[in-house]
Amino acid sequence: MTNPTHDYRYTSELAGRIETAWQDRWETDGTFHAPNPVGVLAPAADAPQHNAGGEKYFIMDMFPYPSGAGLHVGHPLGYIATDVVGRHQRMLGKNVLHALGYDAYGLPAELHAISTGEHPRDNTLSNIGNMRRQLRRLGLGHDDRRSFATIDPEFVKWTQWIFIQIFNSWYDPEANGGAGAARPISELVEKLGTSDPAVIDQYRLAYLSDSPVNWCPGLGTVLANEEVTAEGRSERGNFPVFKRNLRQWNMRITAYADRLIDDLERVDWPEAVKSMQRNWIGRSHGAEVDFASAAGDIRVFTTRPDTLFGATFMVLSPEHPLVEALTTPEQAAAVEQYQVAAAAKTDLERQDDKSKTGVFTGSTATNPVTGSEVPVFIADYVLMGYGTGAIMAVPSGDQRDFEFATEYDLPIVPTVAEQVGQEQAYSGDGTIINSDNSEQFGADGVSLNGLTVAAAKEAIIAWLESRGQGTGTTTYRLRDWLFSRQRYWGEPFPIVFDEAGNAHAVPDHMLPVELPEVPDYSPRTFAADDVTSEPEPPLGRVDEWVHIELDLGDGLKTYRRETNTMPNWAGSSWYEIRYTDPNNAKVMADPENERYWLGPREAGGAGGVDLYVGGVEHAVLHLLYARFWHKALFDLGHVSGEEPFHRLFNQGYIQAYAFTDERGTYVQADLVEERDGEFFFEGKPVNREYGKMGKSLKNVVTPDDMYEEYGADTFRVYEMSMGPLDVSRPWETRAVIGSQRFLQRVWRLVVDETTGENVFDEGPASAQALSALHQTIADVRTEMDAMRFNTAIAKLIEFTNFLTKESVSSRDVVEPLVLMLAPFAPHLAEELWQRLGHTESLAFADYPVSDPALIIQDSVTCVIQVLGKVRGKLDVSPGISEEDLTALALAEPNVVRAIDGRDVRKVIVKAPKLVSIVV
RNA sequence: GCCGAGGUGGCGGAAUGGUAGACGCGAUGGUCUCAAAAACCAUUGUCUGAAAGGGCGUGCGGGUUCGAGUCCCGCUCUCGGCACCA
Repeated sequence: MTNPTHDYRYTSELAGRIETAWQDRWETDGTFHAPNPVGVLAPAADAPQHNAGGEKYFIMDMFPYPSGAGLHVGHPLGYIATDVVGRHQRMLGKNVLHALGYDAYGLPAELHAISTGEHPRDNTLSNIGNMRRQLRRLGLGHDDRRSFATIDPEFVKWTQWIFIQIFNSWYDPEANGGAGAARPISELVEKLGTSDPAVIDQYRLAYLSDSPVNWCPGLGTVLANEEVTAEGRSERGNFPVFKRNLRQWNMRITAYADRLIDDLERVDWPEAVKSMQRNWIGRSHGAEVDFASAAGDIRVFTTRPDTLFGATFMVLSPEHPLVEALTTPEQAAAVEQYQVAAAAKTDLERQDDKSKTGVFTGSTATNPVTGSEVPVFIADYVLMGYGTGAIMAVPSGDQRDFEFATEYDLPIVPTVAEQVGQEQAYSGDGTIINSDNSEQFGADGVSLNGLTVAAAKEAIIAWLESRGQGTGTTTYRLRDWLFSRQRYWGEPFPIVFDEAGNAHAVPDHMLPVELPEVPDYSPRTFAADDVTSEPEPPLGRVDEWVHIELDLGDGLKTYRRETNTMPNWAGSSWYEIRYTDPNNAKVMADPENERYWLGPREAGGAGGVDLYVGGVEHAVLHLLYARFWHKALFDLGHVSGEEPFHRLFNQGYIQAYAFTDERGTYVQADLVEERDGEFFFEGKPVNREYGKMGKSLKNVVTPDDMYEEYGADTFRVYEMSMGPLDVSRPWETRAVIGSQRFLQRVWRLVVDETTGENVFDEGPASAQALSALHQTIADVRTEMDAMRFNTAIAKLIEFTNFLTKESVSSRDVVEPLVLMLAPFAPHLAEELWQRLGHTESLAFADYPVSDPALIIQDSVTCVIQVLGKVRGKLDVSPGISEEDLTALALAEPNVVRAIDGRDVRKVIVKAPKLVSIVV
């Protein structure tokens, strides 16, 4: 294998030696240690200061779950990108905080524990070890002192502490000048003059409630709304999910709905993610209106109060509490039958069947604006979980109501002129008609006729409010965050119950509450479709752990521990804070460190991590939860900013082809051959699919494969040069060679492949080479600043190709090239930097600066267009006058031919680059 | 249905309204070699032409402009999210 004439050739083997050596040195030297303002991570006066005085730059990856399957080449894409950004920012003089922790609670380790009996902690720690090894070999510039896992007792302690802060607070809508804020529960106790848990507990931001929850028998646990797909199945495992009334912990995230929407304006996030969050929170403005009935007022929610005159019937959800009172004896049998049928349907079935069915209750209610009696129906297209569970039906303005009215032959009254004559509802803007009740109400009446929809809404809400029959209001789709799980492998709640069943926080000094050892890790699981099953957490089986004697201030008493555990979103809801002060045993993070790294940079700013990179799949789950916790902690004075992540960037995914044979079985993808657009495995044709990389698809390529074959630097350069970071794209192993060739060319500018001698020269670079260099620096800086690493690398390749072709290897041009290459291929760059005579790491070297004075352009290509088509090109001096350029252009032979003797009507000159001739 | 992103060579992808296809892969030819690999050099959107050149070309149809991948209008397809949300 080794070619004696090429001992110093930049092969994967040599790259590997260089890479591991530098990784060791970086670790020994603590090169990437980011200095904190205070505490144990503040550097001693005589230690390296590492840009401590520079502007801070806090960069984060969405931290990984340490899977037992190991990494494939898609996983590190984001980590490489953030490392490139971090190294670049460091060379710009910034104090860069970049570390990687592990989101280590999670289902796979628990499932592994259930099937093997291995403790999930042991399995998780060994997976973390494996992942650390794979990632270390990539040469990421992380501050290893700041790495942690969410299962570390020290981390769990603060996760539980935060839970207690939330448990011990309530949302005061009056606080903060009416904007609302979390406040200590003690203030509420004082305000209400009672400490009765029956009163107080229902105000807490973390509270227990008996409410319909998503029960997933297949997983043996309940799930948050965000963890259930639109199809009514669990996002994890794709098991059916049923609605059950169960007593569970919730987080009052709905109190923050407005702030979570409004503050999206204050962060620099992709529009797609912002819109997903807005969508999920689903704020809609409208009115609540009361319709009088024999059973009392029926309150409806509508976003179109302007169409009230067109409300010709009402529909209640089958589960609505007033249904029983409204149902007349004659209708009782039909109503009950319909209710039973609706209850038997799953949410999915109810959504699937879009035909409009319903049953008349036998009663009517009074339309408050027309005074007329309208029939009240029940129908399953009205959901109890949204608005008030009852609607006023306006068939002229709402397509669903229109369909129902058509089905049951109910009157359709247009209230917007544009609907007249249409065979369907009209929900757009227009001119209001048929909306005047001054005849019935005389001087107290109102007329909306002639108004626009928006004006009519305002007018009718004012009228309703003046009569006490309605009020302008806002509703949200967002539900409170269901926070308990019936799992073993999660943070225990720091909560105990007294004999009366009231919840108490465990005192701080007893944190963390650690998981007990259990004989059996599994929750009781059930057949996936067993609707009647009940959740049963594994911790409930450990009697000696559950029952505990404590003195909570009123003497030693017996308490019962909460046996649910937290969802695995808990740790990731605050980990950004812990990175700023990971070893602090006294507080979650020293306020000075927290403020330095995460606080607002300017007055009125929301603060947060400077750059957060991760996949778009967390758009509403993790990112919504983390924002909520951060805001709650802000309200309570524990953090200095209102948003955790200032700038968010969603990287694309690396995807891969997979191949199936005629039986539909996956075949080893790397053994498939392509001939004329057809694919063959062992001579037989196979089908190509495009999608994920995965073991079962037999198309996995691992970073280890790449280290082995090309080295980490080549792998890094390839991943960064494949395309824009935010776009998904297919992996192609055979294209990696291009990146290796590039690095080999750079290597050869400095090192003789045969002798290993340095070949760069100390002579001055030519003006032409300097010009190319400074043009490249200017271009690369622009691309780096915009995170367009693929084009930055293209510029570096172009420059390298220029140097190779012109045989230029003067130190003056090679050094800046090495520095610009350093963020992408740090090991190679360090090695060359050392060969260029530097003893210090280039991690803190100044990034090259372009000197425009050195960029010479002695000639420019001028394009000559005739009628918009390129007909000729000229090499001209950049300073050429418009007159001279025009004359030259008009004399160019091919241009003369294209003009073909026609009159020149107009000449547009953009000297020196363009002349456009119109004939 | 609503919201968001996108459609450019054989492939991944470049292009402040001003030379479409930078850079890379692959392919073809060459140098070196006994040979091969590697490396290096050249060519590589497509049709036409000996060449010079010319025609066509950025999902489709219109428009604005001296000039459109880029701006405007209308459609279409792909991907992602939400969805009987009143």
